[in-house]
Amino acid sequence: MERYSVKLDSSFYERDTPEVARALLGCLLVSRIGRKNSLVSGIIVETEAYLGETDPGSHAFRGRTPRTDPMYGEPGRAYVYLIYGKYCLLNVVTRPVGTAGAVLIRALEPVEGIEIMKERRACQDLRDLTTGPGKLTLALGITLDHNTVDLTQDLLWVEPRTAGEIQVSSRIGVSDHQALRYFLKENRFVSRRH
DNA sequence: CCGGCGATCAGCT
DNA sequence: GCTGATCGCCGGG
Repeated sequence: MERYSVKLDSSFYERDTPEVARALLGCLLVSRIGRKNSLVSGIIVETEAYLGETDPGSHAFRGRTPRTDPMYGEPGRAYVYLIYGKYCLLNVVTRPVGTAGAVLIRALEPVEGIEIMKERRACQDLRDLTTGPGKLTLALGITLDHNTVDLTQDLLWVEPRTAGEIQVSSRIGVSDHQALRYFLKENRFVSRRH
């Protein structure tokens, strides 16, 4: 698995959450979960920023609990949680230790390991493999076991890339009007148009 | 293409 | 006991 790769480091993730959410667009999310010799990866095309305790849309709004503890931890780690009893959602932790913040990864454009993704998703349609936060975790093999995994190490990581034009909207399933959702303009793997 | 609905369970009240 | 940062299936236009 000695592929040449530069990984985003903890200083990238330590910044303010909306800044990290924007900067992650265009970057490559790579997983070697469950595979020793093959990688599964995709370009991040859609993210959402979840701020700290002042953000009603954030789990941290109700303070620090066993579940939200990772959001207060080291930047550059994963915060993975279960939603609707079924789907694992992947966030990357932002901001310095002791301050809550996380970016939800909402959609990817598949790049490597497409056959593995099709197997894991039990789905042949490329367009449907990773176009949602619960879909992409399945495609990459991410489960609750990967909560707090260090994204600067070699199980699950992000490689820097530059992005095209970015569009902004309110967050999916959050009923405030804060513009904290970011996605690549005219990318067909974004989960929703608006 | 789009809207409605049920599944399923950890975390919090 | 209630709820959700979702998804897939089903039916109608």
